[in-house]
Amino acid sequence: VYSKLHEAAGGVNVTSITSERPSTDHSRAERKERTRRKLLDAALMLVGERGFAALSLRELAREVGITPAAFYRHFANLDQLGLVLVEEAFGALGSMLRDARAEQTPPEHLIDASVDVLVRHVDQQRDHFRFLARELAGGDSTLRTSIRKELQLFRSELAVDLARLPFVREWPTDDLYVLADLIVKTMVSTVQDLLDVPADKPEEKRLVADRARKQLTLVVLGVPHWRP
Amino acid sequence: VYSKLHEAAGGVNVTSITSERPSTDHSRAERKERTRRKLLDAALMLVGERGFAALSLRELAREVGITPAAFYRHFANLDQLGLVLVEEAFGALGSMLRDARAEQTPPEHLIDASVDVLVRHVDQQRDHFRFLARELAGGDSTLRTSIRKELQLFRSELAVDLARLPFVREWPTDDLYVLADLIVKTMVSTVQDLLDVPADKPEEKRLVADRARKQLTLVVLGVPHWRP
DNA sequence: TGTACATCAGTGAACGCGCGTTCACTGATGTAC
DNA sequence: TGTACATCAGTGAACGCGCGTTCACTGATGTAC
Repeated sequence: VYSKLHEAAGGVNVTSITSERPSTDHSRAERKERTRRKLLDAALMLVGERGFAALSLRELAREVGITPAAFYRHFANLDQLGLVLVEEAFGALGSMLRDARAEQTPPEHLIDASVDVLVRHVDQQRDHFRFLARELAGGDSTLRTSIRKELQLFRSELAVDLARLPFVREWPTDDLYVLADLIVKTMVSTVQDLLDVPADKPEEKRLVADRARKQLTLVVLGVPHWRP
Repeated sequence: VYSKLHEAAGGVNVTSITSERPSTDHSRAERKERTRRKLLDAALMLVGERGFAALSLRELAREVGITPAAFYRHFANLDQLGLVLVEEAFGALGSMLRDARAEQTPPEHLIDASVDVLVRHVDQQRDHFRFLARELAGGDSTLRTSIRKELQLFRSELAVDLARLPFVREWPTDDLYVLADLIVKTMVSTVQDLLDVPADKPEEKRLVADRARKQLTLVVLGVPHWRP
């Protein structure tokens, strides 16, 4: 049955490609890399719908169009593939942060700019974010801890950024972290809300973004009156 | 192997009980109810560790000490049992809300009282809350939607309560919901933080509670300055 | 350039395993007289 | 109170299925001469 699938989907194509265009995917290494990518992409898709624990090796191989045994040419087991997914998803998070900082936004537009960056990245890397959001709460303990650690790192960097702002500048470090944590909590919840919005309802997505902006504003309004 | 388990665990007990004390669990209906409870309790425990999707009927039956087939005397399938778990967990949530309202706290102590109630209930009904927290993000879509609906109900009730407080009294309904949503987000995140604290580290739990109190205070401090 | 050998991504068959579900059954509890 | 029959929670065997993993293999790509 695998050979049939292969004929129908990949096999014929491969033959025709190699004979007709002698260019890009000629090399064995390139072909291997392409299969690896397909495995990661398919896993990300399947996992988003049902959680990593419910992913099966055979199902994944079927999706990609290879034999179950061929999977082992790329990963030692499913857990290893899971860890690679986490790394890639963190890459997505990192690029979001870089974006947010690169823009050199004046303090009065920080909230709008941050929410914009958030919405844009969740749109662009939906599968990665959905994976992180799911496994943060529901995943096995290895996945969960590594995601949580990365979030703490995020919180620390945010704290450093916050320390430059008026009022907050004079706060003790502990309170700074409390504020950073509240903002991260709000952001994470907003990501989860965004992921729940069906793709065909952009107006609902706008509502979620609006709400996030208002909530962050409310938090910021409290800042000057802390420890009165 | 089942018969051995049964002899070792339940079977012998049952015999001795029925012969020695002729009281409580004599009746067939009571015995059935006890098994049903055991199924629900064992499921709640197993699910907390690995997620509902990873729960298997045979594993559950093994844990409870009955034959896999006997499961069907109590539930049509695992999904039905899942829905009952959701109902029970919402019961836990409801009792928390009732507690919170029954206390008739003066406004200036509302935050402390609410966080206390939250911490206490997460302690007492840890398994239920863990189940809800897990399946809220990671569960199958039936579980997820029903949990989410219940949270929205919670948010609405909170909005009604908030509408009685100074400053907030004059807010438009939309903004009221934004505030209620922010508070619920913070509470849900705090529950997740509390569930991550190992049972043998009460001092860490205190830190999480402190942080929640401060964060809610920060939000409330912003309230009088909204739409300035 | 052409040939002979090495590499290795992917194949397909096989394995043992735990799963959900069905079925006829058993024997203690419950009920009618 | 004692007996005969009904109920039904739990049994244990059986089924077909998808799973992860292993293995010897194939044949196209890559390399050395």
